[in-house]
Amino acid sequence: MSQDNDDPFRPLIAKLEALSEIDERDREAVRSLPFIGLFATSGEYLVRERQRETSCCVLLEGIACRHKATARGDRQIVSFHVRGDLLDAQSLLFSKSDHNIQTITQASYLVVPSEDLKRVVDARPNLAEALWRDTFIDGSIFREWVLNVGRRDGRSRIAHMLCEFVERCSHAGLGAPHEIAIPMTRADIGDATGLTHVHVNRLIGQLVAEALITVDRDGLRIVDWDRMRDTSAFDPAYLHEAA
Amino acid sequence: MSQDNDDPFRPLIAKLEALSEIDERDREAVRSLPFIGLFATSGEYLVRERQRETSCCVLLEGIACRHKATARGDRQIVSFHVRGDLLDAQSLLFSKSDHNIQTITQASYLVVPSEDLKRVVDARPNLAEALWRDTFIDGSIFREWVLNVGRRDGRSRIAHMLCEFVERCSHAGLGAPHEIAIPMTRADIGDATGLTHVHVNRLIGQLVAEALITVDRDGLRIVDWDRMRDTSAFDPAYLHEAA
DNA sequence: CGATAGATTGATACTGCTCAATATGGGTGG
DNA sequence: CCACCCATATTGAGCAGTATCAATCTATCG
Repeated sequence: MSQDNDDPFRPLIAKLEALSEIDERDREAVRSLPFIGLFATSGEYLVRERQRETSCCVLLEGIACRHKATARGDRQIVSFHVRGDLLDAQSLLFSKSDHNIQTITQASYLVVPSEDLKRVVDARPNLAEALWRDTFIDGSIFREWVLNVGRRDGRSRIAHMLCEFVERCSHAGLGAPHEIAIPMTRADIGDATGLTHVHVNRLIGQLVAEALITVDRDGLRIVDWDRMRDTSAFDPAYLHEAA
Repeated sequence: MSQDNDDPFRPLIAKLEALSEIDERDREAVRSLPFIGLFATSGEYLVRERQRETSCCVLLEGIACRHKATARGDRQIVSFHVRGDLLDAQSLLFSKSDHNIQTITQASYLVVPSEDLKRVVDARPNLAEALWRDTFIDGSIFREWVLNVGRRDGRSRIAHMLCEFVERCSHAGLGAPHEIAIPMTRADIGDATGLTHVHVNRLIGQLVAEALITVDRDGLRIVDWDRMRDTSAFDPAYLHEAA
């Protein structure tokens, strides 16, 4: 839980504040929630599809993703998550999960019983509105992913996904703007873009050759944000970040 | 407006009732909303990306879709909508639209000022919860579309999309279960599945040859639901239809 | 130092795209 | 009712982007 031992809900509250007007009583209501703090290794499942869910996770550190799989077993990542994200808020209203949640890196997170969170949300309209907004933004991001996977070629598809990830990390206050390392494997990127890890590797090679990104032990890093943005036609409007 | 002249909100109320517990006062609140009834020809835009939105549309008849486009102009449909669907509920919380809404067929719909709907939603928690659920379901459907477009081959991708559309029509009470005609062009189907209309046409030919679907002047029709479901591994769980 | 996950690279196959023509089925003006 | 128009459907040929399959290489970790 690192520096948040004094207030483990700080990342979530920061996110809620960026979403909507929140007052001190709202913050207090969140802080009063019961929770358990947990660690996960990379690749660990926090939620499985079809599983009955009675709690939500708040991601504190590390990266997680949501994904689904075809009958054949091909994995498709549908979103990435970072510090402050509330995973599976859906469990407030639906008992069964329709997708998996899995860590990409090591992670720490809080587990909050859905019924307690639901009680707080019902009592505090500001929180309800913030979470509803978050649900809409989620939807907007999924729409962009459908477009990305459906209509862009491999190269710009990867570039777009990387831009989004970096932009969201920046917005969440992780590292200097657009300079964070992206600790994903070729397979992760392939599963997020609908490509194979082999092809992803070749395209990453292209992007490195063009000096748009670099690769080091921590993962990928965007080194020419402007050209990455242009080459993938990344426009962050769909993230609805402006509060 | 057809047979709904007495209660134009009936389709919306039916949908809300399927989503959540709604009482007579909730229904009355919806019925009291100001609205304008409009008709649209096929292909007409109801909302454009980046446009400032101050109202929502309730679809009464016909089919509509939401879509986005790449910088190159390739269109990607991200969802279809039928009778009772509330289009762009997002305008309750965000002023600018991040996608387009366009009719696929002729359509009739209601336009309701966002601020009035917002007022009613704020006053009636049941309605707020129903709409939040709807937002979650939207998200779940988008996730399935990311999977569909990202990881299934053309044939099952089309089959899956058709199954979903027919299933949703059935749930909305349109026609006999799974027997409704699907009045989409090859281009519409291509834009929904990330394929070209040429390739869609070839794959549709395959499905017809295999006697899974037929084509007539009204569009496509699924004639062997079980095999369509199996071939596309369509599992409606993600639609969260059970109230 | 072996074990392993992940990265790379090469060769080959195939799905789906592009471009280009032609066919059809309604719908319209006269 | 006819000739024409337009959107859509259909078909063919050739090509491009990605997938597949199979090694090999390279860090990192116990």
